[in-house]
Amino acid sequence: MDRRQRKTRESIFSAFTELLSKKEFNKITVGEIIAEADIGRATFYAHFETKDFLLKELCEELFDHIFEASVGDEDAHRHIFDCDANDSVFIHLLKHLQKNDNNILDLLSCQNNELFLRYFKDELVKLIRSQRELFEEGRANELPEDFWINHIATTLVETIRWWINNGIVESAEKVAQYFFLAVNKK
Amino acid sequence: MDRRQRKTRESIFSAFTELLSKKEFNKITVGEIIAEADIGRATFYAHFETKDFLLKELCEELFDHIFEASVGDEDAHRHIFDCDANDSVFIHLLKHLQKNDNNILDLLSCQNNELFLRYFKDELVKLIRSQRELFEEGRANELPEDFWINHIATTLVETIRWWINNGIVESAEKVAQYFFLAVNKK
DNA sequence: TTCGATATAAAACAACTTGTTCGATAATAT
DNA sequence: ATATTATCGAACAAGTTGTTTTATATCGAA
Repeated sequence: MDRRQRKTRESIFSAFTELLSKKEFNKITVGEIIAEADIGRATFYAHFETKDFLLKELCEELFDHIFEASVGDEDAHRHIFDCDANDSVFIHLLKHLQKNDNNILDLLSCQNNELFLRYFKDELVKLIRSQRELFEEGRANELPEDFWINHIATTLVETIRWWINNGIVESAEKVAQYFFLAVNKK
Repeated sequence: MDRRQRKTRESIFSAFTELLSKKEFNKITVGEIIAEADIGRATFYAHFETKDFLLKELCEELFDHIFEASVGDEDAHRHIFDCDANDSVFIHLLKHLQKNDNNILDLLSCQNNELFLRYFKDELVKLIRSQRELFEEGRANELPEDFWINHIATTLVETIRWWINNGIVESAEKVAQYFFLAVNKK
């Protein structure tokens, strides 16, 4: 990719992230983005069809990175819900968040966090569905499978939301423990 | 309240609800609302400062109604999380939803359902917090109270979301059972 | 029923936003 | 060095927002 394109794209993401931390998504205008990114109007539209596509691509950039890093190791992700494994993918994912790569923490804690948490949850559901056999044992017999999968994903997302909103004071291991307790995997 | 005002307000809510079922909130224009409601532009702004306030008031109208009906009875809401009580407030609330007053089901299942579920959850958190002692027993000692309260509320909301998205085929009692199983109150 | 108060209609309005187009310029890759 | 391509800057039409004004119709109270 052309160096100019890379720089422009990065400027836009950076400006957009900055604006998202201060202002509601729907209230942010393309005019503000290009002013903050210091680029021309036509240039913005050469990169992104609309503001919504920009958001989508930002989400993909952020989470694909995290999910890749979390489940890249074939051996690791069979321990996702194994509470005793210190190197479980879940703890790994939490530690990844803790490092705040790409300022992802800012985005997950700002007033627009619903936008990102929704995307995050959708990715999680896919991941969990592909690994369904791993946590079959924790599920009560009466519970439908899709109900259970959604419950696991939601609880994980909400655990992370709680963690971040509380200032990330607990260790990743401690938070993982909360999560396992909540989903009844004592 | 003036009869004219009541009729106008009702037209706006009705038109807005209709539009929400077909189109994303942010993409709906005031022009569309007043066209559907068949009222003048100035009239709309005499009733609602902005589209966001309209949404807020619609949420209040919908949920205040439900929560009032659900917790109005002082005796009932001490059984919220008592799985064996057939007349628990929770089941009562589910049955209330099932009746689809004010087309609330349409709003909770349309593409804008996040908007309403968020509001619904906030109300639930308040309710649960005010009744915290009632489900203290189900909580693992290690779990922080606010974490637990959020978990209960989220699980309830997600249970309802799942129920609605599945076409509300299960009975309210059955769904309540799923909820109790999920939050570990066997 | 009458009458003053008030809600609505209709239209016009400025300010702003969106997405596109254009020609000129500058950076890039080879 | 050159052909390619990204960016700029400006202008543009189309659409949206929220306000204002005047005239009309409806309301509630006496």
